[in-house]
Amino acid sequence: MKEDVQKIIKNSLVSLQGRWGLDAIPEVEIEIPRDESMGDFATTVAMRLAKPLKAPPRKIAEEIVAEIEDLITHAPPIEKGGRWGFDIFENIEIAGPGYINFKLKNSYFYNSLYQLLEEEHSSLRSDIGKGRRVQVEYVSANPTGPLHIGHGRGAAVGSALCNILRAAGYSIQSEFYINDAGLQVKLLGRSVYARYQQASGNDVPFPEDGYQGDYIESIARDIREEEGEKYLNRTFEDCGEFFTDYSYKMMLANLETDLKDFGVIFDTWQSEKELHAKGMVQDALNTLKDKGLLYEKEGATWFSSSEFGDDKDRVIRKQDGEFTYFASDICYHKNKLDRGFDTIIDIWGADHHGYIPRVRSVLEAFGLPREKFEVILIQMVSLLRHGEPVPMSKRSGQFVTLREVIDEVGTDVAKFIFLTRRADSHLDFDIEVAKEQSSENPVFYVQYAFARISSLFRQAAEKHVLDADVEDQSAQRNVLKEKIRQVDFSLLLEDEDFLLMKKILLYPMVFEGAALSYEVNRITFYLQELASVFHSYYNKHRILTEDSNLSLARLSMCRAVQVVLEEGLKLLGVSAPERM
RNA sequence: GCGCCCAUAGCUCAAUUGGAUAGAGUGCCUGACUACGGAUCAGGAGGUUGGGGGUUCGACUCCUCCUGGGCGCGCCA
Repeated sequence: MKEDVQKIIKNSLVSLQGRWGLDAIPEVEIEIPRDESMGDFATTVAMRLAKPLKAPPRKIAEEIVAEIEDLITHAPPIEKGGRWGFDIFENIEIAGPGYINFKLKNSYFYNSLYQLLEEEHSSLRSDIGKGRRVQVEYVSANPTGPLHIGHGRGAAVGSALCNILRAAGYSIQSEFYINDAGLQVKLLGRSVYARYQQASGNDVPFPEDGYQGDYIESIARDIREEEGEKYLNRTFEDCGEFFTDYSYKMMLANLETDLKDFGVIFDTWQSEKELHAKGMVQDALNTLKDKGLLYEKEGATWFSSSEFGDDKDRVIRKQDGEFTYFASDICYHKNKLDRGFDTIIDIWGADHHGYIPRVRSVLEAFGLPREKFEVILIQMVSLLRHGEPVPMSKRSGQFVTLREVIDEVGTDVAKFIFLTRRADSHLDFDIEVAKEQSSENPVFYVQYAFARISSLFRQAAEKHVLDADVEDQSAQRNVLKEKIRQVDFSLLLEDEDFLLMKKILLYPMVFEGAALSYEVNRITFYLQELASVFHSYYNKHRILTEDSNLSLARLSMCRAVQVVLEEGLKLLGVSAPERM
């Protein structure tokens, strides 16, 4: 819809360019005026041209409008295949300081609606990505404990973003990075080891800063069941590897299950340990060394990250000879580049923001342009119950897990709440509000619109507006689709008809904006707006009337609402139920 | 002390990336079907966009200073 208008303006600018003696024509920004009386679309391009042309914007606007009108008069006839050409405007006018406002013909809306119903979901996707390969890494929680609600937010945002980018024509790989090599997993192993020994009466001290949760004892119990007292009274140095391996693998399986139940599935899982084992960390560091970006100081090895805008250089190998975590991160990000991605997106908790400059340094050192690396920061989630903060501390093992949230409020509710906010703003998640107010929860408002339309189709079958089985939704939809060419859309003449059609047809613009800005919440807001316009329409106008032609036209429009709702909810990873 | 993020209606959040009169939900007040699902709808009240200055045709948006909050600033991960 937007593209059609944009194309016409651009054409007119191209013809005017020579007359004006302009080197380049600016980007044609199209927007939707707040006030509907101003038209369906507007462009500010005349105002943008005021400066380079040294002319009053209204005068420039007049020239553009004249040119567009000329183009329309001499436009080629409507292209074959039902695509409309240039003659789509009811009215063009200049307003305010130099806005050009466009009002579209009714027939344009009818035709667009028809197109949507013919092509359904495929018409709602785009190819702005042109198959470019993008890697999105998210969650990447340490496998040392269960996922908490903050991870859930990251998971919801990450998977929705992947869905959106895929639908926008990017080739996406989603990945979970497993920190299975560091001290943290060793500490996990030590904690389990201690509980195992204690359970058999061997009173070994529990490690300082060890993991406190019940799950530690549960793993220790599992080991006792499987291995008996085989490791009793053996030192950690002796059998620690077994405990560490067993424990983190168990936690990892647990993470994967929780994520799966949350509807989040990764394409790949990359192990940090494997990077070390294959010597890739050493290789990556050698590459940096060859570039002259490593040096020795005070017995440690440093990376000159400050050459790429970091505050200071960073240690990659400690005095004791051990690699720092940052060393594997260097390797990991080089590995991402080696896999040939065009763009790399990392989704981190906001508390890691200080890490951005050094990772960016790494990628730049390996030749990735600045703008090809994007970090999306997920702000903290404050968990509340009846407005009271729930204290969370991973160390003490006191926190609400994602699993509990899923069980208590459900995935659809949780995801929708996560995705209604911008990722970078704080979120108060009141678990009781999410649960108790479930009937007035925004997610149900949107789902209800979908279910209501499903119900309309059942009614239509009952009343033989559509000849299909009452309980067979897809049969009903197919019958409507077969009839779609005969539907007289011009019966949609009420103001509310146009409000709803415009909202439906707005979807591609919102979707594209969300994909380009990586802002998932735009989809969530749009879906609420669409549901709202639909509910309002439903209350004011009857869909199934005595007039079967009118009924078909309105039912078709409702079907279009349904297709868009389904598409949007699917991107968010939220279900679209036919009954609630 | 330095750096990053945030500050918008009582509360939770938006605002087409610099556009026209800043919008939703929730809460509060008043209303609506003898037909399609009331998990709905219509209306009302609610704002100096934290504060000052600047950039320009135009600022919630960009720059600068201040206030208040969150988070970082290890040879931890």
